[in-house]
Amino acid sequence: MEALRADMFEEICPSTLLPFRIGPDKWSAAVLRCLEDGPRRFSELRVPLARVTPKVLTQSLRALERDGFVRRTAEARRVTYELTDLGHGLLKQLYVLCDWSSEHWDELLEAREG
Amino acid sequence: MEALRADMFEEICPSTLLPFRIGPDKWSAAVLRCLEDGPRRFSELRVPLARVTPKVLTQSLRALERDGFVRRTAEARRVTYELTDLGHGLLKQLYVLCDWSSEHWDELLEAREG
DNA sequence: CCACCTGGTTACCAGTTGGATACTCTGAAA
DNA sequence: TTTCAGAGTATCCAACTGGTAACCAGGTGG
Repeated sequence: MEALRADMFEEICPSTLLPFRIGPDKWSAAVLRCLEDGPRRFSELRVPLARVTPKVLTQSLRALERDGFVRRTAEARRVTYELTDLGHGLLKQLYVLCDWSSEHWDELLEAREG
Repeated sequence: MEALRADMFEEICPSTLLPFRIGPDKWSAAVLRCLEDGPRRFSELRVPLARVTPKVLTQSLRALERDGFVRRTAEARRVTYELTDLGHGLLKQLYVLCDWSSEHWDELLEAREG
């Protein structure tokens, strides 16, 4: 993924139109993407995921951890999250779906609007 | 898909463990699979999807139709549903995900249990 | 000692999804 | 004429999900 920006996943984010969900809950896919380029701290994740409240972000991270996609490491005054191999694999599948979606974006959009 | 059997998607159906959802709602993936081999009537779909109530099945079909994955055809005393090209494409993506999942089934299962 | 930062937690609430159950309408069949 | 099959609707309700807002505990810098 390109660099993490503030509030990358706004209301109008086109991903909300895609006909699938990856991971256990609403924000899983976004979290996976934010972890793509290496470990991140909780507070780092809050920047791109600005409209996810801490409670919901925690829930999402815990679910991803439970399912083996993310590893949580706590060392004094520092908690980091990173993708496991399985998590990287899942993220890859997300990109497969995104590729297909962008190939068929016109049809997908037309069906929704028409 | 193999032939449609009665109640193919029971409670213990392993698909409920897969970390993704394809299509607009809970039963979309199952409906797509049931339509894979050609058009089906409403009552035909109710056989493999025995534990989906008619209301919910209708909802699912309407959503799939709205999104352009399924085409509904009503000719006197006969309503048939069939996949559009887009629907076939989406189903193919489902199989991609299933392939990946079965490759990593052990890891997926272990994470859930451990 | 006090404020502050990190990484959360708690309690509460609203919206959405899906399920149970019963009912309906239409046109053919007997 | 009643009945039946097909294709749904109509209500109601419980569970689940996600969101708001507020709070907190432990370490750090001044």
